[in-house]
Amino acid sequence: MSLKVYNVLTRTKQDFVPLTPGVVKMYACGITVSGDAHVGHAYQSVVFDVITRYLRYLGYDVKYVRNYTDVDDKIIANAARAGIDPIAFAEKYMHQTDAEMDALGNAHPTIMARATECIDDIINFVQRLIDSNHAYVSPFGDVYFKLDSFPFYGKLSHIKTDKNDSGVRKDTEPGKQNDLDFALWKSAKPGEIAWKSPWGMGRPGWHIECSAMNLKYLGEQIDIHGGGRDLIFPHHENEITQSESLTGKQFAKYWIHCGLVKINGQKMSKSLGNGILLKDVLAKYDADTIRFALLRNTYAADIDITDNLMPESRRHVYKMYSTLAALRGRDFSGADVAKTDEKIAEIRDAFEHAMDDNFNTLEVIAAAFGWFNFINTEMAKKSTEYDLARIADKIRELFGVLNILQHDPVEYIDNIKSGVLKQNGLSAADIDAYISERAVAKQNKDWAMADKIRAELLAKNIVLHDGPDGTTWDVNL
RNA sequence: GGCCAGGUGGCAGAGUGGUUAUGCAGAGGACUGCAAAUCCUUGUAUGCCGGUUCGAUUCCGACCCUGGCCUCCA
Repeated sequence: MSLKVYNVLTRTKQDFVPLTPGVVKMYACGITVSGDAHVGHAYQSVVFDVITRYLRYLGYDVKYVRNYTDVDDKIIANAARAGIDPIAFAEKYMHQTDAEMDALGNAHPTIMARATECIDDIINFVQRLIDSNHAYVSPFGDVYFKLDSFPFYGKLSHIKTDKNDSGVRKDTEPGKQNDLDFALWKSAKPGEIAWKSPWGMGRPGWHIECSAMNLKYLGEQIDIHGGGRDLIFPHHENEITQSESLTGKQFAKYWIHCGLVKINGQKMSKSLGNGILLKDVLAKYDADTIRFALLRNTYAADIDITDNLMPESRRHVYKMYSTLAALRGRDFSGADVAKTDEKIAEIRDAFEHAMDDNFNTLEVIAAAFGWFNFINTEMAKKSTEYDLARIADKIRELFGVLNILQHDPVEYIDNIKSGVLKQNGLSAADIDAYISERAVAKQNKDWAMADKIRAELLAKNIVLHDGPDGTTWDVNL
């Protein structure tokens, strides 16, 4: 099987065939740094991180460009409110977001582009659109794209502009020749941050920076352009319009959009103010847990972040690591090599089958429940024909594409455990003392006392396991 | 009004023209002093109405309903 990708442009699932064999040029719209990153940004960044990793897993040479839009109306407004220079303001949130993306476990894109570092490219782009009669300068120093000049407007979003009731908002701004025209360059109001241009002091419009950065870093044509679904219109539609007007060539071959984040069933948006900040999630949960939660979903569907999503994900991840940790020190030297190889091949095929189907990480995780169940079952037997350590290594290798389960299992478990202990004011020695005390009670068949000790610890999220070799403890997540 | 997505078992949520999603919760069992963990077994579903078909949850059409976009948004 080969990779199939749902292309929003054609509204079909298509075989993935890059423009140049073996090479993938991908651009995903990053963040306008007007404040703290939220879980929607986290979702989108993880989705495209995993797409990049899987393309590389398949052997493609991937060039992944991601941008920060670091100048726009909201940044200017928020910076003014904070009493900070907008450049410094944007920079602060850019660095903060970089650190959060690292903490989330995202690999660095090949290039992190910044709008303000591409002002010359943007001006050049706009000038070429003016020269080719696709744009015009208003009497007020703004530059607008002339929508009439591009006959394919709406090819991505299917918005129609020829009907009066099409629903497209028609801003009436002084200087616009047509209400549907959109700004490429905005003239500066007094005191606003601005750059020198042939049309006076001003700054880029919203959509142009992505077109200019694409051209600068990836060229006229790219394989994959991505972003959140909310960007399809008008942002991506306008990008296509600008870029294809300039080059006369198809801009992006595949358009990939991830779903949006809902919070307990309600759409998350800036206007509703119900956003969950990424930094708050990172303060409570580790990257494995967050990625597991986000990837246990098909990327194109909206993801509902319910109150129990993260806790449940943490339990699953913890259980997987527990299985991996339990394999430590086991001897599988007598295992059947051929049988083990067969199992490994089966796991790899299931993984690739799922990922080839439009990056179906949900299916990967569903299959993984079965793989871990298999290991647990075999481990519970007196003896097994399989080299479970090698099978586990393969699972971990495949999960590298999701960047989950990449920590040392024992260290991961210890970290989670010590976190719970700390929260409950306990130490491992305390628990050992309880267990010894309880062992005495058990020996005396003082079940009431034994149960009381067990209940006390459970109240502190410590659960005891009585086994043939004595009592062990674990955290109750 | 325009565009788009979707309606699946108690809940969440996939795939699939005829056969198991998966997870959580539930039931029974092994194990245990009783538990827990782990493992085994297990029940309930495809909005409504037509059509195509030997056969549709899966394709087509109508209807009902929900959600998103059409303002800044990943």
